[in-house]
Amino acid sequence: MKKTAVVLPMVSLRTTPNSVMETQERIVDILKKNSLSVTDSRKKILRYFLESDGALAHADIEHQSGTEFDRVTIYRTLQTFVDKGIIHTIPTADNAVRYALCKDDCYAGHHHDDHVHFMCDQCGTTYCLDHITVPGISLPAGFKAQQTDLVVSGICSKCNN
Amino acid sequence: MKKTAVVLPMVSLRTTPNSVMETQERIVDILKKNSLSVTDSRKKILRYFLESDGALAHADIEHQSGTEFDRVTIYRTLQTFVDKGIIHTIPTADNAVRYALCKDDCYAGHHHDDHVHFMCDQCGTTYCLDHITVPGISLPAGFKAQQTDLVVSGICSKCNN
DNA sequence: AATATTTTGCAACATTGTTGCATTGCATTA
DNA sequence: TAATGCAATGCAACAATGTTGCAAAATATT
Ligand SMILES: [Mn+2]
Ligand SMILES: [Mn+2]
Ligand SMILES: [Zn+2]
Ligand SMILES: [Zn+2]
Repeated sequence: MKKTAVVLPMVSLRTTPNSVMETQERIVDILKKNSLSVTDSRKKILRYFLESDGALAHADIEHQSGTEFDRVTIYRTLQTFVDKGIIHTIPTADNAVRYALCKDDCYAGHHHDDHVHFMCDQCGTTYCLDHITVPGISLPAGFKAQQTDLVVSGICSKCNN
Repeated sequence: MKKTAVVLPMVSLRTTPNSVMETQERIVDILKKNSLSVTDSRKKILRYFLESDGALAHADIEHQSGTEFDRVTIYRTLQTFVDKGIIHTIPTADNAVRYALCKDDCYAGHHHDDHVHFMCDQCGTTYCLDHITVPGISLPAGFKAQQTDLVVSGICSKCNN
């Protein structure tokens, strides 16, 4: 139950109006819009997310980056991105938390990741099904829902042949 | 997969027909019905689940049991129970997998835990909402669902005053 | 009771995550 | 652009979690 609640004004994340930005520019853009100083580690880690179609676990980033930066830096960077609403976590039952980019309407302290996630049992890829929203669940009396996480597992379209 | 066909409707693991069994008897009963040898560790760990109203994490069991048995034994026992369909895992976003008793229609290799789970943000208790089933989710073309995990978090009825 | 089979404890190791602190790098202002 | 203040990083040390092989102990079977 450790939750850093930094409240900042709502800012948009992934897209910038009126231009097709280069990835590198978009990366810097996202960091600056979230009042984060632009460092090598943050740029690299954010790039991994932008260039990946699936979610990433800490270990994925650690393996991809090799010795480029410290493990601790990855942990701290991921936490910072979550706090700012740049990425969100995806619950799993396999002790490997995954992270994925948030959509525009997420901001510091307030995530809007009410979409369905899909984990492929075969290739292991975790997808954000951004356009499939989580249905409302009617709970027993006295229970108050704060957030709903829905993860479907099975075979993804790439593996399904 | 030899499952003894229980005729009575919806018999749960916690009760046995035609008698009010002592907990100890019920524990031995469950183990034997799953072709598991009856050992001290298994009896104790199963008892924790029977006497708990919420789900348990590995650490919960480790702390409760003290030095009674080895950590490794707990890991192996939990895995055995999952394999046999006695307990099921509950996915979380905090890297602390929890386990809860399965209902009767779970057996080795085939879980039927298609019910909603609830995690209280305040007291940390994880509930199985056995009577609330997970709604079907229509996926994009090519995706095939195998299992759906739905976890609601918020405030539970005990904490909600 | 003797034997065959499983389970357990232990040790050793691997992976994952956290914290404090000195050093480095970034951003701001002069 | 250079100086300065603050934030981020690397490193070390540690804690927590999870895995494996193997000998000893417990359980089930005969
Ligand atoms: Mn997502
Ligand atoms: Mn359950
Ligand atoms: Zn796949
Ligand atoms: Zn509660």
